[in-house]
Amino acid sequence: MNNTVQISPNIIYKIFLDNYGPQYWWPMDRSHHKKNGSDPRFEVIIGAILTQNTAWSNVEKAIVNLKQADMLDILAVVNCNVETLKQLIRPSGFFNQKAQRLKTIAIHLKDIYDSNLDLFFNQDLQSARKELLQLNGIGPETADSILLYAGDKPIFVVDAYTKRLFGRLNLLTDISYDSIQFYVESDFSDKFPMDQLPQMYNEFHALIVEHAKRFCRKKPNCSGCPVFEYCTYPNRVLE
DNA sequence: GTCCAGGGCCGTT
DNA sequence: AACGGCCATGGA
Repeated sequence: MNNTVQISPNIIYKIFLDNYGPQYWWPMDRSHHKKNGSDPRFEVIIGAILTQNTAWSNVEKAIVNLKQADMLDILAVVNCNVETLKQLIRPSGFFNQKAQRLKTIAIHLKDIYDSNLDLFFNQDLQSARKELLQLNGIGPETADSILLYAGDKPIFVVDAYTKRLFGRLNLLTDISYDSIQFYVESDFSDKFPMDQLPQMYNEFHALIVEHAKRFCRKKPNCSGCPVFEYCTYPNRVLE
């Protein structure tokens, strides 16, 4: 009966990449950081916090405001008035809490690492993760986004889209964050070399977002979905 | 007008 | 442990 390929994360990755192409999320020029105190990795950290439950188009407006105010810098965030910060990031929504969250992580990086992100990222991965999770306003997805997209670490980021997708594909009984992350990382680290994992997790997460926007919406739009044949979601619709 | 976005915290069960 | 309310703006 079951003559199809057993679906698994690395197969989904290949299907999505073939269908959607590379997504180019947070493409950083890593060649010239920490020149004049400004580090592009901190911009990614800011983006990871501002995009919490928020459309990226709104985050971009806030980032532009911060850049024009010369605020994409740890010390600048530490030293600025929090009310000023709120106004700059207002377009990204939840600006009261997010302004405080930016303050919190900036102060932490200054106090513990003297604003040197190399010191932060060049430590044991799980230690860095736990440290981020201690900070108020940094949950698992934000922490992992920082480690992957800013720190180039081999960590797969799980978000609401990922849970929805894996739930509908019925790949796991347990849909919790840690469960999905372990499932994907086990599969990928078994199939691909370690030094390629950061780039692949980066791409996979972005591809899942693209897939969820095109097809696997809350109200699904399954016509043309490249993983339709693997899907067990009872309410899938072909319009 | 309604829905929802690249979550996380906090209070209640 | 699990769940619901809350936070806020802007585009579809």
